[in-house]
Amino acid sequence: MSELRITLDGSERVVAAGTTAGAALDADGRTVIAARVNGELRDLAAELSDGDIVEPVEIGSDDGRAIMRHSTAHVMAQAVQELFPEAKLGIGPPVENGFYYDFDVAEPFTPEDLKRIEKRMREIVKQGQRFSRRPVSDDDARAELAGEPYKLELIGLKGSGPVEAEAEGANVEVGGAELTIYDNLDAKSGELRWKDLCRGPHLPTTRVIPAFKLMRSGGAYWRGSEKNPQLQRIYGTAWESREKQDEYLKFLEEAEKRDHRRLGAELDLFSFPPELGSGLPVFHPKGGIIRKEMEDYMRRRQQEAGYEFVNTPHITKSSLFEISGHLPYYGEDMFPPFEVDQVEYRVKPMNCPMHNLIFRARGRSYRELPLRLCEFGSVYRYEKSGVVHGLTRVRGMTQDDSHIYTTKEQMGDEIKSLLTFVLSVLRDFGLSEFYLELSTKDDSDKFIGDDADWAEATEALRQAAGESGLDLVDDPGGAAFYGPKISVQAKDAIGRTWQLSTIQLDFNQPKRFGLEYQAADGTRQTPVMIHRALFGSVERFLGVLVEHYAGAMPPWLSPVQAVGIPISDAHVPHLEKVADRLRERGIRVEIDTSSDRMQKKIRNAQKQKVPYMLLAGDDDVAKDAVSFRYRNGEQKNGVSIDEAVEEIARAVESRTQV
RNA sequence: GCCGCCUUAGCUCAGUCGGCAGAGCGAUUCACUCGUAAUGAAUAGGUCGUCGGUUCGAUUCCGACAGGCGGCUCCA
Repeated sequence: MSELRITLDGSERVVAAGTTAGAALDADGRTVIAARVNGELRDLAAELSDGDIVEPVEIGSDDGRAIMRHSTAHVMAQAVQELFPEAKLGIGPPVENGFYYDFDVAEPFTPEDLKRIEKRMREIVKQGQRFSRRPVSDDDARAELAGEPYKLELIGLKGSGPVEAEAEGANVEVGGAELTIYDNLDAKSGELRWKDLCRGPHLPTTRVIPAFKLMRSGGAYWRGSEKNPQLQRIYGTAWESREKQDEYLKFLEEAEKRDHRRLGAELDLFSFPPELGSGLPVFHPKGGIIRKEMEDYMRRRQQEAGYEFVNTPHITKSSLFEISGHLPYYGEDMFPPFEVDQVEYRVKPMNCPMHNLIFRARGRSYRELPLRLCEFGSVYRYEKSGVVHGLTRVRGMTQDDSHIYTTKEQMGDEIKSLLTFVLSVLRDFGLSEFYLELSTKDDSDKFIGDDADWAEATEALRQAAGESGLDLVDDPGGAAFYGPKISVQAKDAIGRTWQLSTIQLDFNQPKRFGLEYQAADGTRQTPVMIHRALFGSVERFLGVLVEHYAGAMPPWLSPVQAVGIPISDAHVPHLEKVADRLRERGIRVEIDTSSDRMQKKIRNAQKQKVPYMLLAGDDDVAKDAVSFRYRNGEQKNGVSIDEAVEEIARAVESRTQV
């Protein structure tokens, strides 16, 4: 056949046989860098077949970026092998915002190495080497890649089941129907410069990479398992334009400025004294006030929603966790046991077993259900030393924990109203964008209980999630050992998502504890148990709020809500008067009577991110007024004291941000 | 837990190619009393993370441990 009929832009066209996707699309190779042929991503150099539907892939699209980043990963691997010939290749996929490549090297990369690699990469990019695709048989691939043990392993994986599940990213190497090798060819001579086992597609040439930067390196287990050898991973970022990259780098800077660990120290909120041990925070008075506001709010909301408040101890005989089933499945995440009076004790990692004992303390009627027990429960978990991170991953934390006991019939409605409740709470804290994640069981043996219960519980959660109208993302294998869960993921002010609230269903513990209630028909039934924490943990949520607000908390959560700044000492009594009025309304107000100059006091208050600065000088005293300075630098002068008090009190009561 | 890096005054960091250390901010005191992001001066403050080794001598070199940071794995 000398002609092909293809579909371009929805209309049919006839082209000569041997026409490439790039030619058909009239692609410039810089903005349109690949093609989608019959729904599959292909190189521009791919030859078309009769009946193909061809669409352009632009470098700035999600697919285009991924291809460009993947190609950049190749350039990095080439640079690494040129500079470190003994380096063996792992995998090198595109990831969100960039790419990485894993290498087996004798010595980990130093920051200087990264600079050298990046420099070499820029040379390769400038040379405009061509990415050239070449199908190979398994045997040929094995022969060609005899010096790359990890690639050989990937060839062996191909066709032996779901590669994606085996190792995230491995499918970009061997995910296709046939094995292919991409050769990097010299722009002028066409000589082979480098090659890599890869399914592609790739950019036409290295010159098309508009902007990239190596970010950091670190250890990473081969194929994601700690049983495997550790490779050295280099992360890089790459973008379709210089501007987009700068934007991204600026975003990273912004994220760094919001780091709650740094703000926590600057704003004197909390610290992690090494004397206590890793992952054990203390809250200073200013952080303590934020916690108290959060907890007061949560207590009120729970009281209104029909919760009952309970209290339980921090330690217990180990046998409690044998009943609950924690020890065999969760024991490694608990602090080790200690002995008292020849009995083994444990610090609790979860509150649920104790709440079960409260349920069981007397006979229960169906009339009491749903029974909602709640507690700010302190739990301690032995987190591996490498994972402890600020307030978001600690070893001692406070859960705003609740266990709700319902009948099976009530379960669905209870979950739905819980979801509504959660979102309303999170919105009051100023978060507004959410999605849900449904974590389910897979066939790993870390899950207890029978499959029918799991299926029923999972279905109940899925249905409630569906009715919420929020996006639902599946997380197979992510469930707790005793049951499936929905977690609420919230987006913060700069678009990062945080896992907050969790709602977990549990058919197992009620059985293990022998929990029962008497039903209307006189029979004894086992209740369903719902675990739920809305903040996740008070500590993590506080950390998230600090990052979300960049430390500039809304007035109701601000440790100091207003600072009085006298123009000179003579104006202090006037401000005292204003402060008294504010205190009557429950406002946390301080007066800066230090010997600093007024300008310095403003600077200090600004750095502490106090929402309201109240200045007073002769003019204000004369008019019985104050002058506002807000966090954004704006001012409002000569405000009457009544109005000033009203403005601040209203902002606090309405929980608005200013 | 694994890989790498880091730990010097309350904080941020200089510095010592091995001879017991310095700045800025902060704190304290004094002077200044000022209208919207840093007034000036003086003073105090460190057994250089801990323990061990090498050495005439270690904050500096080596090792172990602790804590932190970046990854991996894991999670509220």
